[in-house]
Amino acid sequence: MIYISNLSEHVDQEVALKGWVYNYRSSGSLVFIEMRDGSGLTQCVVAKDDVKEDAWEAATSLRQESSLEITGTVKKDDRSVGGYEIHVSDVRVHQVAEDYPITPKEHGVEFLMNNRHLWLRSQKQWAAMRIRNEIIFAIHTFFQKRGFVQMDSPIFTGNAAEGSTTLFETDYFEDKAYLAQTGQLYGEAMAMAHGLIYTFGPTFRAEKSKTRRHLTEFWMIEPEMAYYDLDMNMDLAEDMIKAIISTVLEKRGKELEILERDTTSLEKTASEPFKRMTYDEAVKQLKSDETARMLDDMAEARRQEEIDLEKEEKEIKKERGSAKKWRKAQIDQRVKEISARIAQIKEDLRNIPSWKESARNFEWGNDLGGSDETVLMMQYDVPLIVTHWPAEIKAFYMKRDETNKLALGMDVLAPEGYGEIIGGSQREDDLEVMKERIEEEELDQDVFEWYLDLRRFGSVPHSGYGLGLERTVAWLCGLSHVRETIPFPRMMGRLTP
RNA sequence: UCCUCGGUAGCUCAGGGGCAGAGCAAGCGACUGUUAAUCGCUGGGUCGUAGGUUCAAAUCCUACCCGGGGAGCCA
Repeated sequence: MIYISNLSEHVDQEVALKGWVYNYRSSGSLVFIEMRDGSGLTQCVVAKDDVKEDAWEAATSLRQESSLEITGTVKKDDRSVGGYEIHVSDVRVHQVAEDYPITPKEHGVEFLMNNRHLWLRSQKQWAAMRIRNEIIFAIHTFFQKRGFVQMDSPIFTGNAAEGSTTLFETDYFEDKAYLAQTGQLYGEAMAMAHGLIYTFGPTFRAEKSKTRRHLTEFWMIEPEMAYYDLDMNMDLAEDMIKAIISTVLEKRGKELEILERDTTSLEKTASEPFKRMTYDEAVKQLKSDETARMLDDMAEARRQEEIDLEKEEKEIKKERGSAKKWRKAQIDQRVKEISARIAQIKEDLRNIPSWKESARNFEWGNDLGGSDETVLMMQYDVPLIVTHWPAEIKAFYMKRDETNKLALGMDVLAPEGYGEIIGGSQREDDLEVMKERIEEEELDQDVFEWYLDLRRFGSVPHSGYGLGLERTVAWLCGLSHVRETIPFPRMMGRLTP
């Protein structure tokens, strides 16, 4: 079978394509069919004089998303999407689709989410899924090349392990079972058997968070490495991210283009060293005059932008009265863009003072809040790794440094506002210390006996981390919400389709 | 859970006390190079739900439901 993605190999040949109508235009005795076949998009031109009568009738009966088979000659033509065009000799319709709900015009989020099963066919969604696939493959390739073994951790767990997050509860033969929020503890056991392992699977969190960065069901990659300390952990995470980005830039340029992704920052991330600092340094920077000044400058820049936009809006609105129809549509579109941007600027201007205050008055010992992360990351265009966190705010299994106050944890923050994409640490490997931590957290030691065995029998320094797949996809694709990074997102208030 | 904005035609939205509107989509027609094609005509409504104020409510008030954005928590 011949696919649209391979048309360049069949120029001037007759081919048969099977697919769907993406968009349809007609002009008297010419019909233009934008056809998609899953591999790409191309334009098919049907001329009334060139085809038999039944083929012409078939061509004119088509509607958006009708399924069809087209025979024709491949021609190089810059007027067509993808650069190639099919001069059609025959059309066979499988099904005429009536009233396809998603038109080429704009739609709201709720409507699109209700039609997610169809929305997946749209260009941008298609491109995002291709990139997701490339990222998944790049992750496997990266680890497999380095001798890591992919192993699976259980999805049902008997206890609410770390105790902190809310878990989904299920009935397990009249017993309670929870859907796993992490495979990490099991990952540690597997690393003691194989040295280098990674898990790649779904994870569930029952938290009622409705934000652009949260799903209740998401995919996580969790490598766990025996004999790795914090520095090796950081190096691995950095190498992995660089490998993923290089692969996507190299192989999915077309998809990034469809998504209108500006790749400057990604290219930097792939080639320049990541920024690394301790929590202590991060706090100092947050409280610095430099940060306060940066926020002032930003507010000033936003105010200026608002003035400029308002001026532009006034001018084009004046022009609208005497404009031709297409120009009117263009102006209306631009006015919409301007008001959306002004709304964003207004929100920023409302937020900046509280961001500034939150950063300035940050107290050592607190976790970095969303705005603190944002403020910190505004100053970098490559990822930032923050290490050595106050032990109290981090999980019980993280190893502490020699002061016993700081946990050897690391958070990797992505630039461009994408936030935390990796959380990890060197793990506590001392049996007695681990027992104390479990007690301090008031966790049930019986449940962790198997986990403590890992410290009883050949304990070694080891480290690992978790990478959020959807956040990574959102970042690389430049998408503003993780709901577009997975085929069927599950989030609060959304279980269908 | 809290803060905030919204729900009007299939879709995107305007209308904010006095006759329910536009663009697109749909149906019919015109057009041999369209690119969200264009042009003409036609059909299309429980104004989220319930209650209240008023001569009169899409519009004002109250409660609830649903959605967007944000906070907390996190990947």
